[in-house]
Amino acid sequence: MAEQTHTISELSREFGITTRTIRYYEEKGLIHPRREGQTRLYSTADRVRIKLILRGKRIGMSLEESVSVIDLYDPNNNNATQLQALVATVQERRAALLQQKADIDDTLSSLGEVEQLCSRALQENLLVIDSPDS
Amino acid sequence: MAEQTHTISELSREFGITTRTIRYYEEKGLIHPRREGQTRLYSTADRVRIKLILRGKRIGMSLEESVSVIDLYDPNNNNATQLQALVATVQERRAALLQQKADIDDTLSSLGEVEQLCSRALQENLLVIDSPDS
DNA sequence: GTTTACGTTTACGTTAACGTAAAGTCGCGC
DNA sequence: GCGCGACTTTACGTTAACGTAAACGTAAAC
Repeated sequence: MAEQTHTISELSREFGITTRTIRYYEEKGLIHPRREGQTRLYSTADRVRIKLILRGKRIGMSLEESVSVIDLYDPNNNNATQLQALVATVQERRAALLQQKADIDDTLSSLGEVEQLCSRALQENLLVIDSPDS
Repeated sequence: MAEQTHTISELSREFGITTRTIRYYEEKGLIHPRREGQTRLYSTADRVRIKLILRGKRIGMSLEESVSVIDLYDPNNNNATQLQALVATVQERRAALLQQKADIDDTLSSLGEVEQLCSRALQENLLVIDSPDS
């Protein structure tokens, strides 16, 4: 059962990003694909990391921040002394994310108000201005 | 009842940003403070706009995106023809924000798992390794 | 009067996250 | 052999969002 691999163009198509972007992520140490001669071969683990990076980007994280979050899953950091620090980091992240959710909810409710204003204005315009036979 | 105004350093302190940043926002047309001679005087409306810009930043919006959202409230865009487009814009924004919330929730649950792993590992270490009298 | 604090303009510098162009390699189909 | 498509490296370019430094005005404090 050989691990499934992907080429760079496959991934670029799947995620809607350029190959340049993927190579850039490698350059920055975010992923470490195997090599078959020159060519890069991406494992599903690599694929997941890219997916997580993109998810991080969508919520406004820098690449660096994304990696730092992703690396929290990594069982390397299990040297007991660091575990406490890790827990603290998790707490900070969580707080930031909750703040973000609140910000988003605020923005959403603002959008709701805007929409109400719009629909009312449209109603009035339809009633007052728009006479279809003019 | 004179409108309350603020100096640039007041705002920079209040929001934890530099004066450079505030002037940059003006340079980019995001705010338009009054002038008293040379000196800028910020109305509470300016203050609110800055607040909204920073909120946008926290959820990963560019300055341009933030303004475009903020300007949705602006009753200038009420020229009836644009209202439909405005409603569409609002819908897109909403969709993006909901996606963001989902991304955040995913990240939060990941953090939850990490935390569980940590606390279990800490438990075991306490039981097995840490003997206080060694 | 001069130092201190706050304001101003002008302008060059910096970082992240890629874009883009040039030039080369490698296997496949004809 | 030859072009084609997909891969590679190298390297310079670009944009947003400020940082930073220089050089100056002004008003209060000492």
